Amino acid sequence: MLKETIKTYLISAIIQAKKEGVSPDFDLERTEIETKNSIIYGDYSTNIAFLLAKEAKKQPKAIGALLKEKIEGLDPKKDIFEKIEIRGEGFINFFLSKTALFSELKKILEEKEKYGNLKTGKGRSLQVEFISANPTGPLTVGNARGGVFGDCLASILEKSGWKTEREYYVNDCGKQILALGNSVLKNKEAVYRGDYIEALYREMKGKNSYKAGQAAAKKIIEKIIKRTVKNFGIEYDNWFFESDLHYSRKIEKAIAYLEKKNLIYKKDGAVWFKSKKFGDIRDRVLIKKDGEKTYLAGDIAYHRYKFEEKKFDKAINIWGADHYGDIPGLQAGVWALGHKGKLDVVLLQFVTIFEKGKTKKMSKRKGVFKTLDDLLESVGKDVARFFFLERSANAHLNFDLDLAREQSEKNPVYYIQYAHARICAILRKCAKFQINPKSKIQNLKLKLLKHPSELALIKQLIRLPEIVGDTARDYQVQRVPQYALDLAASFHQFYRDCNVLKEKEDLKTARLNLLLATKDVLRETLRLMGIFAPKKM
RNA sequence: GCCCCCGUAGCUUAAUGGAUAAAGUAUCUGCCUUCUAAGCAGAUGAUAAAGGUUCGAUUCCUUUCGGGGGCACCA
Repeated sequence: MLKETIKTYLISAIIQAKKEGVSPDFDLERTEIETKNSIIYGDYSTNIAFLLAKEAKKQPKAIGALLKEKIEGLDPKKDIFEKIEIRGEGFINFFLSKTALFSELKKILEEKEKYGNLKTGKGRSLQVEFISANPTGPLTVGNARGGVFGDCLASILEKSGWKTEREYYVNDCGKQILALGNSVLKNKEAVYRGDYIEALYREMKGKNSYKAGQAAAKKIIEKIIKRTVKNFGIEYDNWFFESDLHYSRKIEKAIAYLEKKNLIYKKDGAVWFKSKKFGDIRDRVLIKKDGEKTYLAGDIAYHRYKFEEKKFDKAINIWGADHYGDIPGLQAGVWALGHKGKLDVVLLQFVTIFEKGKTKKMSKRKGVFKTLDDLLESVGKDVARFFFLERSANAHLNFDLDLAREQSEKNPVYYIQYAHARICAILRKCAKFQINPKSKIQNLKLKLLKHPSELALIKQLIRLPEIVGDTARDYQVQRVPQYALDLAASFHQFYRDCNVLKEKEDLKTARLNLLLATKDVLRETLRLMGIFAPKKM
């Protein structure tokens, strides 16, 4: 709304400037409107006066004053802002009015867990593909990072109005499957080790290596990976097997399509894709000299399936940083198929395992890895999820399992869960004293909520839509746990300052409703992260 | 050699180019006869180094140092 107001004013200012012969080459997208929790700087603030200063050849302060006047003059805005202030060299700070806060609080009470649902997705369909670890062994602590990231991002996008599917791509073809086959047959070329290999050995005896590998992969997915994923709180809509691409001849069809578009050539006995035409640094092989298709050929066919058969409007792949080199080839393929811009790839930097002060390289081949099962067993789903979610995708992660175990009792996730449990405890007392916390929303006397801690709490609650919107746009999921911590802190402060049950009827009811709203927003935030909201702790 | 990510408090991490750099943890100090002290309040403590752009740089650019990843007819 603020942006619209400024834009309207800007347009007239630009027209005016042009008349005066000034070239107002200004980009509104650069405008910052940010939220502040500070009492001094207001609830929202904008830097636009600084950005306009040059074009307008005026001091930022003067521009700020002008804008302030314009915005205050706009009729519907009067109720929303209690005051607008110019501070510093020209920041414009907006203070929300109580009327605005209470009307938003009512909205939360009406919409409950649907509060914060957005329509930015416009019902379009989207797929998030994540983990997709090779089916050659149990999931590792490293895989866990992609797991929560993808799951949480999918939930956020769903809440912002996208029809969202979660998918796991099972690479049950290629060299690693042969290696797995050799391993479960325990022949000379065995590479993978571990107890699970021993268990599979008994079942796979007598098969040929590749068949044994594929059968073992299927077993590992069904018996090991699916169970771990479920314990981690992830529910996939689809498990897509790479071998299906081969059986259904999707790869040949995709290559034939590219050939028809004259994007294929032969060189050195191999079949190449002219990916350089689509922003790649070099062309890529699709069919090797020996007639086998490359991983990229399969991946292009897989994405063709995503966009043309499943008709997704968008696909997001959550990959490990080691797949950095694969992005240009695949993006070129997606572009060549006519789906430029529909694929986003998020790279997650590596998780390194620390033990006794030393970094350990994880390797399924050597049987050296910490499994996600170990982690779940020692710290539990909620702590593990929160631990990974707090970090941004770009940040490397040093993971010390012993430390995680030791710190699990001090994990900030409990701080958030505790806030929820505390609210539930008060609501339980209501039942005991036969108080009905629910009241007709129209009858609520929200005006009685005027303690700074009450207002601060409401201001946190109404951030949820913005958190969802921002995260759906930039995929920075660590914003969600950060918000949850802020929200819990505001609640705990409210709890310190404002007793609920001892107050007189009207204030008690108003505060109980503030609690109901807080409970719903907290629950919903926890749900987005896939973390349990306990009634008791 | 080229490309990508990172370097923030003792430790693990936040922070659209904005104002006093934010949390947890660790250390120290207060607060339970009152709805759950897994809480609240306070103290200590940080942008790897050097230049540049900008009214303003943790953020953008260059260089140096340090850590991780990638540069396949492997997946």
